[in-house]
Amino acid sequence: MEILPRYNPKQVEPKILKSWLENGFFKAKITAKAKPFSIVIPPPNVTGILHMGHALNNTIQDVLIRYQRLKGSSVLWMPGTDHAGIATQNVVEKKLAKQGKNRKSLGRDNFLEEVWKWRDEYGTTIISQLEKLGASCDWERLRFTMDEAYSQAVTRVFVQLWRKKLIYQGNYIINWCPRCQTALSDEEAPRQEKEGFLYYIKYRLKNSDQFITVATTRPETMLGDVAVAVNPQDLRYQSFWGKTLILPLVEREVPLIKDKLVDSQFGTGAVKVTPAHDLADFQMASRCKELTPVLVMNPDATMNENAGVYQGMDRFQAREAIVESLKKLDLLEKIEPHSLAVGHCYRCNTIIEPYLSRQWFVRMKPLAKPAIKAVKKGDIKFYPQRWTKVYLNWMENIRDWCISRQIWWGHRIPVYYCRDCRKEVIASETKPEKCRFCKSTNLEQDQDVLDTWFSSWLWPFATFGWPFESSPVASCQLPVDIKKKKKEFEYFYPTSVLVTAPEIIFFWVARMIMAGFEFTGKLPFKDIYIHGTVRDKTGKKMSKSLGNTIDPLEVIEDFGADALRFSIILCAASGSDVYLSNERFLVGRNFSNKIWNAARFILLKIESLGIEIADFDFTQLADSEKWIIAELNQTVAAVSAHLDSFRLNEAAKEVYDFFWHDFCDWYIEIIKDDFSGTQAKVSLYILQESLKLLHPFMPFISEEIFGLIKKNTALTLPPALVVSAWPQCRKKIEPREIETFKALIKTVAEIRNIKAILGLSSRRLDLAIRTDSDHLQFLEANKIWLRRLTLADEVKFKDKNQGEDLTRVLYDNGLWQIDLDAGNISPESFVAVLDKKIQAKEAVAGKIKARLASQQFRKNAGSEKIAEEEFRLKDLQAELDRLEGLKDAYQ
RNA sequence: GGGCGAUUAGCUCAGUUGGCUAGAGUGUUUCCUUGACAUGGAAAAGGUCACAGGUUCAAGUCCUGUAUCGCCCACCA
Repeated sequence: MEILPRYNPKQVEPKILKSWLENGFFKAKITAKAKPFSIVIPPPNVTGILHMGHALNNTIQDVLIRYQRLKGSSVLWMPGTDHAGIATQNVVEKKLAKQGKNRKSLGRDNFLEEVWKWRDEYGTTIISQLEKLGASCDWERLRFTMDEAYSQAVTRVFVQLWRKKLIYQGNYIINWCPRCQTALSDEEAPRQEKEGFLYYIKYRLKNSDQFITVATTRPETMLGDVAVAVNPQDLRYQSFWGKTLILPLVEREVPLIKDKLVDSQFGTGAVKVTPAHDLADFQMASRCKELTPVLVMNPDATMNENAGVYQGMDRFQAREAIVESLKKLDLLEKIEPHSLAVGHCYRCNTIIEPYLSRQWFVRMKPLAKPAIKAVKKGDIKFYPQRWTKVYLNWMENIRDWCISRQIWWGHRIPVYYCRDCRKEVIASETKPEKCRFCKSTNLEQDQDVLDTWFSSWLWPFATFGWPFESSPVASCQLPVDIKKKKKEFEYFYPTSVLVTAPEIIFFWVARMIMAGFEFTGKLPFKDIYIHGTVRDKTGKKMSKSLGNTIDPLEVIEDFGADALRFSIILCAASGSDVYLSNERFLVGRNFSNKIWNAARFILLKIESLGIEIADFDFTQLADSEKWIIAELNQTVAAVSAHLDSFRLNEAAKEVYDFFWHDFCDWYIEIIKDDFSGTQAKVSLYILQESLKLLHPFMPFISEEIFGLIKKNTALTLPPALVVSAWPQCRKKIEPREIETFKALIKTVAEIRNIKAILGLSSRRLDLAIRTDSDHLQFLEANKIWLRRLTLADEVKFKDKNQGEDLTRVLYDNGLWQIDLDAGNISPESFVAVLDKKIQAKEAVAGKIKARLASQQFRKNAGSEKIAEEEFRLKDLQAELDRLEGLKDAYQ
């Protein structure tokens, strides 16, 4: 057998991945006796390429999934991608632009064909990247939000809500990009801080010389003013209440209204109300029924017919012209510099125009009710808990959801109009044949497309093939295996846990909960694990535009997927943000190598000694074996507990510490020079169980080593680690000798350290240890290890009861006596160092003693804690005795 | 403006219901290559757990306030 001393993930990972896929280990099946455990992946955008956020999100899910799989749950991890309306449309438009084409010249159908072509070609990039990461999704179930069946669910939902009168059409201010001629969501119109001006304009009172000054940053919109508003608490304007003002330039009469939205501290405390071009104004105006918005711009942001003499001017030209006119009329009081945050088109950086237009909405209040209740009752739980409040706060103040988008790529709104009589407006899963009123067949479908989230919010059940009842008018063919799908749905839904980022609690998580209740009558998932945001080491969000990204694929290339996974989990404390830098991945890489070499040692040793291992036999264990098994038991319990409560980082750390510091540093070192059959079996057993513990975090290397064990021993093992079983705690084993042995080594190390502190060479320490025959055997067996630690040329062991004095007993704790060549240490300084240590320990011991002496402590702490404290004190006391003994022996 | 979070070793971060003698990784310093691993081993230095009060037998952990930083939400024209 040949195993290289350095782990090479590049050779291992693709091979292992292939074998997992070929064997279908990730396939989900209904297993009657097993507990179902399911997760739906937060579908990445089809345009996506794997970034650290994905890596974190999917590693967490994979850890949970692999853990549950090992624990014997029937596991389903449902993968898929999101059509990501605007993002995808943009990508394709950009591609077309390079070919000198644009979507308008192509027309809707041709353009959509281009998008589909693009998606077929590039849409699986992210999927293969997730595979590389080791994500054990049931890939054969891969779903896409634009799949035929999925689209059917979307349409069904729209029609259902429409029939329940929960969908309506209304006017709303949207972010409009005049260059791209499309509406943008708030996320697509990021605000940028801009230096601008605040213009103070006088509005005259009707039939009076008095005036009110209003402040605005956008004078050109004043042409669309329909009122002036002040705060009802603002008594400065009390005399104007109920009066009418004259809008300058256009000479329109506008009322003065009171609205608590107005901040009396800002500007003059009076604000012009332009409902067609400002969201806040729109909301104010909609509270006063008699105010009708006046639109003053065309979609290309030139002024329209309502702008009078300014018609045809660009909005910024108009601004200048209007300011000039106002100046001439002496209606401009002053201009102040003012910085403000303006939305910019994320694609072309054009300044967004808030624009009044007709959009589709979902009435959210009724949907929110059960979703609020479920979280309040604790049927759905957030981890960490604090997000509960964020969620509830939003849900209780929920506003209607604007679901229409003026783009082409997406689910087209299933609403049909009659071109002839203009009366028919109907939502339908299929195109109606004729108009109900005039019988015309000249029907047309709404041009708009649904918000991407309107399909994503169905993800937890639409991915299962919901709705299972076919629509009486459904035109698309229903899947044949619909019964099977329904069964799977009933088995796996509600899903177990949702793993996602805080940014989309509102967009996605909350809406999925609402959809779950509305359409399936059940909650969509029981637990919600919200992980942190990935940031660079200075705390900035990782983003392409900042150029501070670390490419997970590069990390995989350099260190391996396991190293990436382990490192990222380790620094993702539950729910806190993840700060990353390249060095952080060294932890994972180094650990991979450590695991590799431990396995290498054990396997090569077994081979070279020709030990045949067919099964484990745990009778006749020595103390070192008992000890490591006990440590393993403890680790299994701790890791399970941590994973059960989503403390993945703690779990990972537990495995790391056990494997490295207990198993490698102590156990393997102890047995390495006395590697017999028992040691072989036990070390192999520990290795094998450790691999299971490691597997959720580091699936590739653990699987590879498992394969090596399978190949090189006669053990009967499951086909692969991924489908083996989570370790079970063996009967409790109390190790006896190992702790005293560790204490002995500590003592020796201490002497060596003191020598080093004193500036003496600690390089070599020859020593003799005299002890009773019980311990002697054990020490003899572990002599090499002791020598290695002490770097002594020779360690002599003597039986205490067999006479033969040591020349100089430096230390005697009853168990053993140590004699070493400390002759060159000056007694004063040696004792001084010891005294310092003793003092520190005594202080602590004093504290614990005081605690134990306190009546209150005894009353409140409980017997377990008291025992713990007593044990600690005893431990400390022994330590003190040891140090005192050392001191006495030396003096 | 509202809400939430953070502040612990030089750096990056852990620290579950108060019981801590405050940990890890990394960096620094010292020592260690024939026997799994230098991507390793043995050690050391480095912390009044942001600050000020409070509750408690006991506070990194709970409460109040202050400061600094960060995030989210919101309709400051």
